Amino acid sequence: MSIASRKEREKAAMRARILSAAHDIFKEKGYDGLNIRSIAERIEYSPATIYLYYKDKNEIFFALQYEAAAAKRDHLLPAANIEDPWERLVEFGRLYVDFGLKHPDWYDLLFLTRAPMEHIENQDCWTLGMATHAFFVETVEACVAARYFKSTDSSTIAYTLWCHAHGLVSLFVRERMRMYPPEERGKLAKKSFAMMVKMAESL
Amino acid sequence: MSIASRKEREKAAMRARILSAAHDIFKEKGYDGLNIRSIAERIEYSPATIYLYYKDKNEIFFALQYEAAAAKRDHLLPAANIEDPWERLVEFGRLYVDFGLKHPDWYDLLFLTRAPMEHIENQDCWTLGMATHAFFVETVEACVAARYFKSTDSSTIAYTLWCHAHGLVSLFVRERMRMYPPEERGKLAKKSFAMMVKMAESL
DNA sequence: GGTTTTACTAAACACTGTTCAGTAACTTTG
DNA sequence: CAAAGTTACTGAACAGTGTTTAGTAAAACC
Repeated sequence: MSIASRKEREKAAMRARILSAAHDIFKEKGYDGLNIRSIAERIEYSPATIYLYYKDKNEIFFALQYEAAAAKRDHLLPAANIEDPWERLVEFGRLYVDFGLKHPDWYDLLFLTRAPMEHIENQDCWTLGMATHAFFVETVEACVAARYFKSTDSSTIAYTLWCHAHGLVSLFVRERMRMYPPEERGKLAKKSFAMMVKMAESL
Repeated sequence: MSIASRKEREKAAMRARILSAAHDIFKEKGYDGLNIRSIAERIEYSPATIYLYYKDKNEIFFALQYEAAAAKRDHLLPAANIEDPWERLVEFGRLYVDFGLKHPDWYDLLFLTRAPMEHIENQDCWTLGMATHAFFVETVEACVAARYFKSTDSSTIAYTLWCHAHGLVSLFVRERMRMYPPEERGKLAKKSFAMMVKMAESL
């Protein structure tokens, strides 16, 4: 059993090495600059070896997406400690946008990459993302329960707020804000977020 | 001179044939399924010929993006006839979302594709898109002028509304709404749009 | 009618993801 | 401990991208 378990450990270690290399290359050159041969070169193995540990590039993509989801969760975590649901919601939103603007590559990977979405429900990255999303929805529900809004349709409220935050970050990440001068983009994002908070208050 | 002008016409005709083929393939197989060899095959020329009429694939991409921008403008055009600025704004938004949900590929091409954005300001597609965007901003300004909002910060208002609509369509187009059952997604989009209109009324 | 210019293409290059046959090392077995 | 079997790994290839280049045949020019 000892040899078998050692092999298992080695297998896991190799998977980790591959993923770590992929992670580094992704951070350096983005997803477009990430390819099997560059991973192989970095870990000093042949490209074919990668396929002994990952079925295909999509599997590596999903693993990376899991890391992105974890990074996002960690970024949003501080909001969880806030007692008041409304303040928690606002801080959650602020951190969400902040994450997107600070880590456009991670955000892109999570929400904007055209990825094989067919069976993503079975992937760990999806499960993790859903947990974070559930926390957001629960916060909205807590606000509704505490009568912070006139409306009681918590799912539509949550979705609407998400749409705005996601749209905000997306336009930024995919460079569709070129009609505004670069130094104004951040300010506009901040002002728009504040406006959305104001609007939500009278919802 | 006659021969020269005929040649010019033939050159333009060839460019149009290439673009038309690209358009068809794009509609059939999406942007991922669009490649130089498939265009060449369809117009019954060699792949190298394409490069005598378009500098590279990006130039074809920009031309396609122009078509998408034109399709979007045409889709939004009916709103322009509405006199009342608020009603015009609402209809504009409704048609914007409608366009995105009905033509996800076009929308993707316009706002979600990771394209060479460095010099897009010089491209016709950008100019056209900006014209449509200007019409939207002017409508918001008209609403502000007519005191439809308490706030007078028209650019932030316009941007905020755009963020929501864009986020709504983006989540749809890039399949990030899988936590909602398929038949509910359209309904949720409608409800969220209505909620945003309500929120904007009390802005 | 001979020369120059144009329109076009076959073939290649460089780069992707991926597969497969072969090999060398490790593990098991008698 | 040596033979047999299994595992880990790789070189070379395949098929698919965008793109370039040398060469050719037809058209245009003089």
